[in-house]
Amino acid sequence: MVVREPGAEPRAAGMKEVAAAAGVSLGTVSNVLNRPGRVSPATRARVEAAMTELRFVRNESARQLRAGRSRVLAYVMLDGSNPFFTDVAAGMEDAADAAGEGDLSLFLCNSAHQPSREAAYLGRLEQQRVQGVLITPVDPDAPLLGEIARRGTPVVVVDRTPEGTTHCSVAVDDVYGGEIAVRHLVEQGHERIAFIGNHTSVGQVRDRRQGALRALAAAGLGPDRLVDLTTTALTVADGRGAGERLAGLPASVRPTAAFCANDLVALGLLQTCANLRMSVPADLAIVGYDDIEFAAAAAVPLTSVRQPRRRLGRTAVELLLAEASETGHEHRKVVFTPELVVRASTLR
Amino acid sequence: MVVREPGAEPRAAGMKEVAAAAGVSLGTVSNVLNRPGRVSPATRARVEAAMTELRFVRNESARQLRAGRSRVLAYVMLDGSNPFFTDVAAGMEDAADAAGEGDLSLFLCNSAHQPSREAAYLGRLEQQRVQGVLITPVDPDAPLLGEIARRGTPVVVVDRTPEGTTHCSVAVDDVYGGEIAVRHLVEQGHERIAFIGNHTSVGQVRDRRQGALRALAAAGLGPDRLVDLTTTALTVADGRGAGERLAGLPASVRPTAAFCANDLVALGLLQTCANLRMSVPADLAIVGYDDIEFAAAAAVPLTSVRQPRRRLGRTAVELLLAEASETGHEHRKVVFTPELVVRASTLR
DNA sequence: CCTCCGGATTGAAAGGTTTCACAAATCTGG
DNA sequence: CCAGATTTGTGAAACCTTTCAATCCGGAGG
Repeated sequence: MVVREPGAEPRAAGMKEVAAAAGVSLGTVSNVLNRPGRVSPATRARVEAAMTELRFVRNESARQLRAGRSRVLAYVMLDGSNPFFTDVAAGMEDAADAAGEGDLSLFLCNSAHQPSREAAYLGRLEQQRVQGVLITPVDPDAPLLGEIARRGTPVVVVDRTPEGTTHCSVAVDDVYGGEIAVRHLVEQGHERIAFIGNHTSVGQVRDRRQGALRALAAAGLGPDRLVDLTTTALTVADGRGAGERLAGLPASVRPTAAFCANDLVALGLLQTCANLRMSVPADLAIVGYDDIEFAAAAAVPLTSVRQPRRRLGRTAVELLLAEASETGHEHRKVVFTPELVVRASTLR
Repeated sequence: MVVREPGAEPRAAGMKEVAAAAGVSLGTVSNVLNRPGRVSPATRARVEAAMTELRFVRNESARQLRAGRSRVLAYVMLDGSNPFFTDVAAGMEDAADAAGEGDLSLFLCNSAHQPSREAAYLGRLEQQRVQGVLITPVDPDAPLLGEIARRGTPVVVVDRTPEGTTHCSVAVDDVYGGEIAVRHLVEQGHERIAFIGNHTSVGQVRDRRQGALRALAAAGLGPDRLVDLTTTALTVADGRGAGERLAGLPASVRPTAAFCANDLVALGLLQTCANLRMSVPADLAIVGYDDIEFAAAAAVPLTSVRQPRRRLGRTAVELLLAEASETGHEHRKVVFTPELVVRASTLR
């Protein structure tokens, strides 16, 4: 029976208190926790009783301190409100659950595109001596990542392919993705195609655009057939804006199809079309990128380039754990191939 | 100059090594870190030089062990892929950044509706001695939460209002939300209204439905005017399914408006309407709930009940930090009032 | 009866930081 | 030049767990 003094704070019980209560030594309590087989059933029962009695909660800090590393993985995501990244994170959770045998946690950190926040999170994670860091960085070639890796915390870059060779990475072939998107549009008979995105900044988007050009070339169409509508970011609002600009073009030069750098932009574009009574796909065919859930759920379901999101996450965790356990680790760069999901927005 | 032996692992340097390199005692290094004012500029510079030289990284486990508590907050979210929760999380980040003076981290954990995962995360967080736990629980009245709070880890329940009084909570008045949604529909002349959601399970949804009934009553309309279309969950697919069932009803009993328990369901419904060439709002007016970004971005922008999502998150963190610092803490239950955002989906 | 063996248990060290009482050095003003 | 105050710096204890060599015990074999 627990007797609690009226005024006394019920101070958190440690293994020492448990040992005292059970009438055993500290080492035995530790054995019950870590090597139950080494302890006779009788004493084990006694110790376990004492633990529940005293509401014992293991102190992870002390464990870690002794062990040197924590049993935590972290994913520093670029944008927590973009469904693409939350799906990647879901894949990571699956892999962590599967691999960790129940003692591996995945924590999510949202940098929200802010380099300062990203740096702050990375610093704290390093201080926590996490098992490893998964990250979709604001800038994949920032030196910070390399430094962390060099200091001994494994880093896996997700959905970007960095230049250096200080860490593993998992990404998707964006040039190919752009290519299949535009090839599809060309096959549907389109010969003037808008490209909507901020391709001047993000490497990603540049690749997709390059793939688009390649598809045009393969069909014997020149690069002038790609009409650039440049946005500042890749949000729904950017898509709306681009749609208005597109609608404002004279019919003689107006594209009959649009390839959007991601689905958010495509959804914005779709909305503008609905407002302006432009029919999709009759007046304008639209292809998005990422195939987020809302792409299929749109009023006119969107054709989109699907990336293996959960697979991306799973693989990233596997690479990370491999790096953390292997002794002579060889950094790998895994590249997945996206696939086109054709829906109503391009099918006449 | 760093001399690195060819084969030697550059073992992580601790404060001890830094102290040795700078020719000072351990205590001084600690002072440089924690009370720079107590150290003369000259020695401080020497110590700092040694730190960068040796690539010193503070060991958070050891700090925590000494301090008793970590400087980490965690939000255990119910569904990482629902934009509503990611927005709540964004509000939490803002508050944590503002309050923490740079040394407070917010980690996100996604229980994905799985009680087992939720329990696992809670256990680990408690072991980590986090500053506090923010949680949108699968079951707000599960005993686990109370136990954790009783053992000394502050808990704030977000977007649910639990029965007990062992912790603070932040929520939104769902009855009122349902009421304004349906009042609006009634004002638009609708007299038979569908309610789409899984109201048998989630308290939340039950409240919204009750608000709907209240609005009907206030307009002199009986509860039979609310047509229940029950779903299993609150996903886009559920909305699509409900839409088909609704369209299948004979015109004599078919509602002219639908109040959806969340925006995902509303988007699914909207999509079915588009497929079946039902005009929104002429054939069917739709009100959603949550006002996620995609609600405004839909082909027919959705009227929706907006919850102060970021505010919810900010307040939750503030309550948590208050509880963690105050001595005699009084648990509070904060309830926000939602507001109706009227858009095209209900305006004829 | 003694020795040896294996299983069960113990005790102490280690891990890196913070804190705090204390010592040393420097300064203030008389 | 001294008493006292102030500024710097020190050393050891404490935080809680894990690990590992050492000890203890009962029993088997001789």
